Amino acid sequence: MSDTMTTASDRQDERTDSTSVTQSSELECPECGCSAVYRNHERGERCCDHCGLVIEGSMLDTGPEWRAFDASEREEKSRVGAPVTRTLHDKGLTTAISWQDRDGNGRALSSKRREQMRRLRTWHERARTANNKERNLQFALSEIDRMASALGVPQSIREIASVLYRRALDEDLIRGRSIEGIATATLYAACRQEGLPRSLDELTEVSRVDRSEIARTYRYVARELSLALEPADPRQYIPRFCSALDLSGTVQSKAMEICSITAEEGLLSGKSPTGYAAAAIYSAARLCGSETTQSDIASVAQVTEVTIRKRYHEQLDAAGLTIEG
DNA sequence: AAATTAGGTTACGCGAC
DNA sequence: GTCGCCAAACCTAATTT
Repeated sequence: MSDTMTTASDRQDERTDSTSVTQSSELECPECGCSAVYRNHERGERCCDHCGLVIEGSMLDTGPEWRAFDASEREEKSRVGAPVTRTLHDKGLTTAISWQDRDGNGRALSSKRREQMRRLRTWHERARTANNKERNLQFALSEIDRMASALGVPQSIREIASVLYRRALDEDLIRGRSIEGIATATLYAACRQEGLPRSLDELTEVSRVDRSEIARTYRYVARELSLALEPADPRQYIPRFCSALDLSGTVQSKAMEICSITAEEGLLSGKSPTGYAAAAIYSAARLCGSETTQSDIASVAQVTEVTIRKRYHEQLDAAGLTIEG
């Protein structure tokens, strides 16, 4: 807000994605044991920056959204039943209207009745196809949820993926393509958009469609929905990879630094972000004296050792660094 | 463990048909 | 729309340091 408050922002470049995220150092993620736990006040969640596990998903008030000031108001506003969800559909309770112009006793209907029934059938058919669309959506949303769980993606990103899928459905992008493919592509897009990217390889592991189809469908969806199509920033992978490798925060920020410096030199262009991040982590670990092998990093980042070697030589060269010993 | 090398695979964009 | 082609990045695998 005021100019006097901006002096501490010099080292803020490592987390620039959200203004409402604060680190809570006393917490450890029960899933992966790392300390990269962030509290997100806007979403009412506390989640692990590394694996995306939501540790506290309902810091929100779970009480009623209304207030009652006396007994009669309470009586009036109180209600029961399941909460309304975005996944509400017809629950499989469909109605069928016979095509025969007969009443319940098999007698012919009057002309006025026949006309009425014809109109009813028309509208019923329209409603039913709308339900088909809903069923399609239902299946897609459950798939998104399944894949997101397997990848440890937080709820907030699943919601974004659902919204993207609905938009794709509305704009008729699904026709001629598999529901699975679009669902995977929207999840991939949502992760990238929110700065917690999963690589195509990671998506491929949990999806039922192959890597190239995911990539193709993603490009298609991103183009049609005019999503920002920037390549993932390698720095976004670093916290997750570092945690998986049990590396210290020092190594992590060093890796971030290497990424930033060398990317400015134009070294990143055309290279895989995961490989780039992996190489920066390797260099950082060596510089900080941490024991890590290329093959360990390679398996976490899902790139080969060869790629790491090529990248880290380039990066050290450009940054003017040398590893002693 | 790290480096080197060779050969194969892949996705992409482009023009021709 | 698809066929053929290209160039770059990345992969696998074998071998050496």
